[in-house]
Amino acid sequence: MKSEPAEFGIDDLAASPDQTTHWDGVRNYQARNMMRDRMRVGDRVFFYHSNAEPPGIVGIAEVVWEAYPDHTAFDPQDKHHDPRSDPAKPRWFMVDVRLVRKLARLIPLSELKAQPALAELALLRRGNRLSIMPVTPDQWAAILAMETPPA
DNA sequence: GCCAACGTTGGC
DNA sequence: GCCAACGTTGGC
Repeated sequence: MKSEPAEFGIDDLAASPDQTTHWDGVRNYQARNMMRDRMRVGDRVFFYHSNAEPPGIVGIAEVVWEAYPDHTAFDPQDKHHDPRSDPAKPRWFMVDVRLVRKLARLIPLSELKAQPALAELALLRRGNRLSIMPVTPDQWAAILAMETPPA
């Protein structure tokens, strides 16, 4: 899951009550479907800092509540207001995620790109702009192995 | 700040 | 259903 640290970074998650947040504001159908159809309680996710210097993976979080309507879509005052989302038939959903831990270091995008085991990582697909993407178990392990940099 | 990539919108 | 225009994302 990507987030801009200037908006909501890993330290904001760490400072949240119960170190938990609603992943609100997703207004992309593929990302929505990922949350609604694929994410289940107990699933783990990498927390990625986009639009950051450097961009990269900074932590691990866990799904603690499955998809439910994103109420920010109903709020005319909200930045992500979407009048097409009807409370009786919500268009947008969110999940709750809780911090598991910050990584020992930020794993930069540049290193992810250089890792052969991650050649198929959705995050690295050309022109990718999705804010939520799947990670396979093998990819997960390969990324975690990068947490400790080579001596 | 630039700009490639790509999703969405809306006229037809 | 097509597709041009437009807006957004996000690395650089």
